[in-house]
This record gives sequence, C-alpha cells and structure tokens, in this order.
Amino acid sequence: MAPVRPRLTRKGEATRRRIVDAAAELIHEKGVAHTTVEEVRDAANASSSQLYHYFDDKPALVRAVIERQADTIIGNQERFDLSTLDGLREWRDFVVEHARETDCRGGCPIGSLGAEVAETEPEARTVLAASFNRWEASIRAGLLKMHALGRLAPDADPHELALATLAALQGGLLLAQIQRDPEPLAAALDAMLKLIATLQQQA
Amino acid sequence: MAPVRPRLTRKGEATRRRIVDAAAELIHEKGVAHTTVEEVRDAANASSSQLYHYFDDKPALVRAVIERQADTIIGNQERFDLSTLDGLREWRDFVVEHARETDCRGGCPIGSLGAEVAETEPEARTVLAASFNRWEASIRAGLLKMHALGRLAPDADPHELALATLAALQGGLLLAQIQRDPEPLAAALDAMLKLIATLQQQA
DNA sequence: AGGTTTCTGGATTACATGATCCATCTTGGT
DNA sequence: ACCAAGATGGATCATGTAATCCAGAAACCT
Repeated sequence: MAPVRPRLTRKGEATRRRIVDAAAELIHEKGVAHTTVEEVRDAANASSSQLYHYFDDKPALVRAVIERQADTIIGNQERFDLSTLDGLREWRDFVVEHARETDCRGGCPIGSLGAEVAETEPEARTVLAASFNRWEASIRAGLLKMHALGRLAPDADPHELALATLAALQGGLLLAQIQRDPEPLAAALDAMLKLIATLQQQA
Repeated sequence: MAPVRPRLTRKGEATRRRIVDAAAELIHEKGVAHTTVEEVRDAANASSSQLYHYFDDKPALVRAVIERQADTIIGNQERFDLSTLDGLREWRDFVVEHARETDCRGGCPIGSLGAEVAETEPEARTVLAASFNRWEASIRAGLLKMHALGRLAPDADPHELALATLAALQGGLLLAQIQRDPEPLAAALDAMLKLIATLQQQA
C-alpha cells in the first residue's frame, strides 16, 4: 500500500500539520459529518488545493486525525503509572477532572468517531481498531507489571482487565457526554478500580 | 411545547410507523449522517410529502427513532431478572450472543447515535439523556431489589453500580463494533459481574 | 544558476440531498 | 350524503459541500 509517499518540505510539513490540527479540533467539537473541509481549510489558513495536495480526500484526512489523536491520548496516558492502585487513582482523577473542565463536551477524541465511521469507512475502522489496540496495550502494561510483581491475584487476567477498563472509560465518556455530567464516567472508572482493588494482594 | 399534535388516522399511524421503522434500521446500519431521507422514503415505500407530513424535518425523525429504539431495548432488557446473579449472567450471555450473531455491526442502536448528535442537536441529546436515564433506572431496579433483599452488601450503591454497568455495556459495544470482535464486550460485562459477585453476600 | 519538484491561490464544477409545493385522493365524523 | 381534516404522489427547488483544475510562486538539489 502507500506506494511512494511524496517527501514533504519543511513548509509542507508545517502546512500539513496545521490542517490536521485544525481538523482534529473541529471534528472533536462537532463530529466528522458536521465538519466541512471548507471549515478545516479556513481554520488552518489554507486553500482547497493545499488540503487536497496533502490528503486524497476527506476520509484520508479523518484517518490522519484519528492517528494524531491516538498518539496524543496514549501519550497523556503514559504519564501515569498504572502499575499501582495509587497511580490508577491519579489517572482516574485526571480523566474525570478533564471531563468536568470541558463540560463533558466532545467525549473521547477517537471513541466518538467510532460509531460514526465504523460502518461506512472500513479503512478508518481499521485505523481505529489499531489505535484502540495500542491504547489497551498501554493500560495492560501497567497491570502486567502489577501482576508480575505479585501484587495482583495470580488468576486475574491483565488483558481482560485492561479491555474492561478501556470499555468502562469509553462508555463512561459517552454517557457523560450525553448527560453533560461526569458522574457516569466517575462511576464506571470507580467500579473498575474497586474490582482491581479486590484483586490486589499484599506482596 | 408540542402544541396540537394532529391526530392520526389508522392509516396515518401505520405510515408513520413504517417510516420510523425504516429509518431506525437504516440509521442503525449506517449512522444518521449516512442515511438520507430519500433512502428512508424508499425503504418505507412512502413519498417525500408523507415523510414531511409526519415529521418537521430530519432531526425530528431522528428523535422519533431514538425513542423507538429506547423502548425496544428497555423492553428486551426487562425480560431478564437483574436482581439475581444468575439473571445478570443470562442477560450478559444474551447481549454477547446477539453481538456475535450480528458480527458486532451497528453497535448500540442508541449509543452509537450519541456521539454523532450530542454536540450538534441539543434536542436529540436531551431525548438521548432521558432514554439513558430510563435504561439506567431499569438496571438499577434489579440491583435495588437485590439490595433490599439483603443479598448485596449494605454499603454498595445500586445507582452507581447500574451506571457503571450501563457504561461497561456501552463501551463494550463500541469497542466490539470497532474491533468486529465481541471480546471487549464480554470482558467489560464480566468485570462488572465479578464486582457485583464480590458484593454479594448470603442472606 | 538551472531545473525539477513541491507548494499555493482561488475560481469553478458537479452533485447529493434536505426540503417545499400543490393538486388530488381518502378518511372520518355528524 | 357531505364536508373538513388528514393523507398521498411526485415533480421541483435550493443549497451546502466535496472535489477539480490550472496557473504561478517558492523551495530544494547538484
């Protein structure tokens, strides 16, 4: 696939990034369908030809946005040490606080796109699937470490727990977005933390 | 609000229902943005004037679809007795099996719409919020009964647990839809069931 | 410096799609 | 039987919006 990626000049790279950044923000605010390429073009201070010079079409731009957002999210995530209960709690507080600050608008920058593109854009769905796999792996890493250190019950399955935690986060963000209230998000994450606490054991 | 709902004749009601049903199916398959009123019109064997006779505009139709889907979902849900661990497990199996049968396509009939309309259609968001409140109340009812019967630890909070369970379901469905694999859904629900089992106590 | 590639501006096109209109038919009440 | 309200058909309109095109400027390489 991706045959000969034309190399970008310094200026070109900057323009491309400006476009992706503008698109990411707009899409997070209003969703893919309600974000027009015209809006992206204006917000990025670019022209139509620039946009279509760097991206084949709108779906290609959306895929670039997904990857960009996934990088950001996972980067933020990895500032926390998810191999301890305290670290998990800090992460939970961070996520809930962030939701509160933004009045729960937009939901998850990539999760919100999921339902919108999954059934109509196979390629975007694939990019999303890969992104969520990376994300889950990042959470799992913490739990695996916890497990290896003997702080987690031997029969606990870090993969399953990580998947469930990510699902709780996604569902919590979605409900919070719809209710405009962080309570469901807090409840979902607290439930997972309680379960993990239950599986904790002193070394 | 809703000033003088024009009364519908038997035939009119049937047409209206045909339109909502067709719209519900198409929207579940492809999302709101990718479902055109023309498609709905054809799938329902109706004409444009019929569609706009029963609904002010597309958003109004979408709101009707949300309410219809919420009724269906909650109706299905209430065939299970969520006041026992066995009943919860049956419900879990039903949901996971249904996802498997449909190859995880479409996700949740109302959850998938959430991200798509929440930021752009305040009225639809309100309808969704009310629907999820009803849904949560339905789950909570089971847990409250469990609690009242003394089968749940006194310090357990049925409201928080119900919210977390609904979030786990939504997040699980979303991840399953994106991955085309029911595993995340199963993991999310199993985690909640394990937590609830932990909070169980013999009478 | 020359030539090739990359980048940019902006006008223009093509079309999908939500919505309207009006004439006509059907239904239901009294 | 009659009339008002409701229901229907289908053509038509209006416009938002993705995508194209070409001319020309800037950047890069040797």
